[in-house]
Amino acid sequence: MKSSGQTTINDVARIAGVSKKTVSRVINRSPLLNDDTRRRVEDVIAELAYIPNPQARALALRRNFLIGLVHDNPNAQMVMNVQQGILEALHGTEFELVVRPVDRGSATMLVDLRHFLERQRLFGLVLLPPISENDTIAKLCAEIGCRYVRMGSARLDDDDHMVASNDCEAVRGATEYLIAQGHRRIGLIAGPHGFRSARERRLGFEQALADAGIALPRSMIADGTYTFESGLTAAERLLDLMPRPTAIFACNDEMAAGVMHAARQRGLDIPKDLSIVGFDDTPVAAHVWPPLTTVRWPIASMARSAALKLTAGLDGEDIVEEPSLFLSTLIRRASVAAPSH
Amino acid sequence: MKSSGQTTINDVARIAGVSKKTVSRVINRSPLLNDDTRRRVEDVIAELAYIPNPQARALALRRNFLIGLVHDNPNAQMVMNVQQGILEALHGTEFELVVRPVDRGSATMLVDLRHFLERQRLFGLVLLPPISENDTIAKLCAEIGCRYVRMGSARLDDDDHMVASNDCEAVRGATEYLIAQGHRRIGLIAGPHGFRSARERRLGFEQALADAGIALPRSMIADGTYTFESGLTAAERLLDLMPRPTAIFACNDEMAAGVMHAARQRGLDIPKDLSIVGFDDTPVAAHVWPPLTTVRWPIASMARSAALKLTAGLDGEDIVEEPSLFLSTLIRRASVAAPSH
DNA sequence: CACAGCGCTGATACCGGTTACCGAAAGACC
DNA sequence: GGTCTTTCGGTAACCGGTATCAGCGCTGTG
Repeated sequence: MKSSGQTTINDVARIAGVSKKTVSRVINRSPLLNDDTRRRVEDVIAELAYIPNPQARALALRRNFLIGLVHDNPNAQMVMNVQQGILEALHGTEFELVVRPVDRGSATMLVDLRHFLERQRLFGLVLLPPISENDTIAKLCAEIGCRYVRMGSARLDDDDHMVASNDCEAVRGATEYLIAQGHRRIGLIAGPHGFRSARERRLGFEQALADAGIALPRSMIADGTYTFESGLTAAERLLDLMPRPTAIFACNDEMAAGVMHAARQRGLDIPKDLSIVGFDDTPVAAHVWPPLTTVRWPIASMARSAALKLTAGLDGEDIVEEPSLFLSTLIRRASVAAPSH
Repeated sequence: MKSSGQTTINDVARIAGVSKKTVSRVINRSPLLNDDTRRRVEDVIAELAYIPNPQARALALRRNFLIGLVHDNPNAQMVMNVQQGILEALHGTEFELVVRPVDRGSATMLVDLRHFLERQRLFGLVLLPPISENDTIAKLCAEIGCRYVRMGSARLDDDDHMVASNDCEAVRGATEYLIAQGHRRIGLIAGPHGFRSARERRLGFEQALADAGIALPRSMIADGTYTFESGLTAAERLLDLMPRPTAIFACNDEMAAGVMHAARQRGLDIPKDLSIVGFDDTPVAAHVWPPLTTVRWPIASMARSAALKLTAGLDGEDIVEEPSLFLSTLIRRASVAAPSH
């Protein structure tokens, strides 16, 4: 009778000689079901290559099988890494990924996001920094009943709702490495105000210098915005200092690349005249010259774990606790050397 | 009665004193509708801030309001640019973007994609190169009844189903620029076999040399795979030649960055000893030292146009024909100079 | 005046699942 | 062996929209 190409739950029920409900029970792994019946239905499902219609399920369950990625991140590489991590976790499941960039500056951002969530009834959300640091959004999710996991540079929420890295410690380690190389005048290019990652990284830097008993004049800290251009501008200011720093820690790789540009423009040799360390270990770090010493931020793993947290406890019974804390490691390349004077 | 927070079409119908169907007509802009009725219903809709449930619509229409981005592209920046372009076009509409990376190498790729399309009943698909060059996928979309637009480096389909750039001409122009600077020994780092973009770009390069009457020995062409490392390896081979080329055209920026690395490693000065041109104008092009002369590929605009083509003729009557052809332009930076000998 | 034609509206079935509720059969207990 | 409970399966309603088609009032015409 049915001319539409799709096989429905009715087809399966008819052929297996049971009711829709029983098929539905099989699909949803209801425990109160005779094993023979279950097997028989499963055979028919396999034979017909039946796949439940996601739209119908979404309507009946009042919830679809979409995971949303909400971000306001300007860094393409980072967003892609996150997407890759999420998709890796979602691979082979019935979930799909929908991307939702938002504009943090916009006054209607929260309202828009609420509309989005209410309409789409997403299964869950992955929140990328810096927007993930906004507590209001987390509350909104909780209120609407949408699962969420926040990614960040430090603990933001309880373990079920966040994955984080240890930026502070990682930067402290990287700075200690510079100090061990003999550097004493080390400049910092900080991240933008209001970014948790910027705060954590700066804190780690300051701690390392304090622990080593090195004074840190305010002039050795320049503000950046995580962009190449801001790194370049900030570096120009630091390199104008007399005496100028022998090393600069930039709070991300983009800005570190900007530092390299600035150094080049005034004829400084890297690493002889200036050592540089970045953060993130994006491809650009390996591709600039000389290759950049940087802190590897395991963002893809974090994203994968975030997605697994969201979808945990659905497929089967084996609820494996996903890690919530990830360690960043220092990648030593050629942009650091002992100071020449 | 209804305790669930959502306002439904029934609420609107009841308050406006009309039937569900009439409300549905208003929503779907049915032309055979009395203006008074329409206005009355519209007022109620506005008052209740009613938004039709996308899941229910998807079920009834057998089609949802999701645009899929199918890609197998390793270049993060490019994928992000495309996403940005699509999202720009989708902003303010009811459409959402779902991302679907595929593995061209996988034997089950086509089957997986078919399942994906049949299940999700996407409204439309944007196909990114190189997967967009696969005719089988286009046929699959047509067969299933899913709209699609293919992005490419040359015409791939009829205007309704593709947007393309003019890579061949763009590379010819860039090569002519090198020739005009005085270069006669120009190396090419080609893209991977089977990529249309690689073929077009190589063709443009060859045409320019032929037009200028410059012989092109096979040894001046090295194969690459669009990655930094492949560019580095290929450049090493070209720079071993005696006499070595005074300029190298790399078929994308990543490989051009690899060329820079290779040149640096053997102490060559850029651009004095070696001029380099890339393709794409990704951020890396502006951030390497010296800044890279490259061809700007308007990929975000293409993606935006692709998404508009997909969703055209829905919202209103004003069907604006979206352009199908986009021009790439040469961006002159500091990586090119006249040959020093 | 009867009836066809047109423009607009609504009752009802339907999309393909899930769930509330109920009936039937099997096992436990007296 | 009969009744109570437990387990299983089925019927019908429902999720929130859309499509079909009949019906309504009004006009034009023979």
